[in-house]
Amino acid sequence: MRLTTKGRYAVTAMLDLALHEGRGPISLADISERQGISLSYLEQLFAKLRRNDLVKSVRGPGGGYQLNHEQSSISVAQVIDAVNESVEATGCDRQGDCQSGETCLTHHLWCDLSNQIHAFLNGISLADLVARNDVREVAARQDRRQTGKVFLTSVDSLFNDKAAV
Amino acid sequence: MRLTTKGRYAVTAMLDLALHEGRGPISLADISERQGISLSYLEQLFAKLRRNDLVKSVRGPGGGYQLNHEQSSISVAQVIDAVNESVEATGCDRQGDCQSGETCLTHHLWCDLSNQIHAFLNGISLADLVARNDVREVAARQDRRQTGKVFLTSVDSLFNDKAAV
DNA sequence: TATATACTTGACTGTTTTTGTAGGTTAATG
DNA sequence: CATTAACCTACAAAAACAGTCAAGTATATA
Repeated sequence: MRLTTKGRYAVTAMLDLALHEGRGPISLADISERQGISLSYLEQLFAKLRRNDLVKSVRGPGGGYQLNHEQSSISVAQVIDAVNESVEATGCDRQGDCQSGETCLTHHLWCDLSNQIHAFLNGISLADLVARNDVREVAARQDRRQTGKVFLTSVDSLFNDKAAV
Repeated sequence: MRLTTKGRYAVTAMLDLALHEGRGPISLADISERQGISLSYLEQLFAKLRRNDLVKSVRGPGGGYQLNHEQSSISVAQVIDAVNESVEATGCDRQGDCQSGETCLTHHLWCDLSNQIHAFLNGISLADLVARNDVREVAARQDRRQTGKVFLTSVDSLFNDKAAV
């Protein structure tokens, strides 16, 4: 099992997309700037997200990416899976052939843990995240920082004073 | 976050110790044979387990390792922690300085996930594992395979017929 | 239709982590 | 004092991570 920046970046980028939904395609350059993720790395990640039908792309000037499904039907687990980070705690991918063909002593424990994690991440959708206060505050700060163009869709000026830090 | 063979091996070895408790110290050579983990690797792991007071050692012939606490008061989480595998899903170690000093968009999500995993692994003790049927069956098979010396303490001959695979 | 913009693809690279191995030292037992 | 087993330190192959770079392809707009 591993959860590194790859998976975290993917979820963050998808959430950025969700937060700015409604104003047409969002360019990776915008996401890169707001979330502090290198553009080339985002390109890699979005290639996988698109192959998994989680996003659709629009080419040409003014183009970018958009969610391909409703926010409520894209789970965090799906996003992590899409970029090839499995949240799988067993070493045998649940095959049960962990110890030279046979089941190792702790196999079932790791299966249980995997189920636990999967259930948790499956139960959280982008819509759930967008609705959270902590997320909205961070998003408001990021949008304000973006000089000039301020698109406030899901997040509006509610936090103009608060999140100043 | 990562959970690799290192943490899994540590838990497996500790469980092996728990299953064979009561017959004096268990040598790493025995564990190595039963669990299919290289002796040298076990030495590394047990150095850390000892430094964390989870086991005590006896040197010399007939020596080996023993649990340093009751089975019911050693949790899986403690064992994994001891070998320096943190089950921490955030990239900032909960500091909240994930994005160049400030909190990233998904910080709180990873905090929640960390809590979830920690609660789960903290709630499982070695005693809980020893009591499980799946564990006892695998242990019985492993003990039977060990030619000559058969120490059945927690696990007795209940499974002599069943677990033959 | 030229061209700027944006996405696509694949190769490449330095670093860290993993997963060990090798070799030697110390301590207890018989 | 010879054997057994814990203990300690280095070393190293392989994989994964976290990107970068470069060369393309597609699409709108002027």
